[in-house]
Amino acid sequence: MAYDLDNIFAALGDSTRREILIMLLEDDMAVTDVAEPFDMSLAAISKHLRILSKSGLIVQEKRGRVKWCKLQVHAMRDASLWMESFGQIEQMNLEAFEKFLQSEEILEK
Amino acid sequence: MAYDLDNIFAALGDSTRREILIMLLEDDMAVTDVAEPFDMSLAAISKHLRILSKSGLIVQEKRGRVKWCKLQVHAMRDASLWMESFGQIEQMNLEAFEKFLQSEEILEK
DNA sequence: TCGTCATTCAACCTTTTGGTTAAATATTAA
DNA sequence: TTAATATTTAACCAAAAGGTTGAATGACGA
Repeated sequence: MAYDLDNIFAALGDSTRREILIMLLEDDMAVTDVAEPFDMSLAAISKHLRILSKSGLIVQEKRGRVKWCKLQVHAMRDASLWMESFGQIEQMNLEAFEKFLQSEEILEK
Repeated sequence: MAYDLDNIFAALGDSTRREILIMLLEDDMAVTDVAEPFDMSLAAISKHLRILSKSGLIVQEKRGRVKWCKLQVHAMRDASLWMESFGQIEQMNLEAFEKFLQSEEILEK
């Protein structure tokens, strides 16, 4: 599955959404609990979650009346790899980096 | 120098701007030359370049009547590191990764 | 000095974004 | 069955994004 860089980067371009992702790093959460720390309506958070879902950075699964939000760490890979082709990693031995990723079982060999 | 993740990710959330960055990876370019491959007015490209400048992903330097655009690869580091706290790299040995970056002289020791 | 080239600015337009509130929908508990 | 809980939808709003065209600015070359 190819993730859409437009949607991923745009989703990450909002600090509320980045904070939500950090919260979800801890554990899966219900929508109401995600909204709790924010000074913002539930509807607004619901929209943010929709954007995060569309980008693939989270998935939402409904169990009963509760919709659980789950971080999808692998969705960040495409964007992360895109960035790695720039920046600090641009200057380094990309082959060595790929080997390193493989050794960490990040990339298939 | 702390880069603003909002601005960086938002800047990256547009494919025109990402393409511009890729072009600049090759070499520094004048505004007119950046605009050439795009089916878009020069004014529009000028705006995109302004957004990229504001995010720190490029710098623009005027020499004579030509304004040169130069990629700032290090500006991507903050965003890249943020992402690395997630995703594939979350699961891997971060210490090893840092050592790897150091060995590539990417990070100061 | 005059025309041309490189770039931006200004005014404008449409669509998207990020928020609101109030009503609607589903599910559960009493 | 009824009330409460969890979440989304709908209608709305202001501001920002991404584009246009045409005029303005500034530097260069003849």
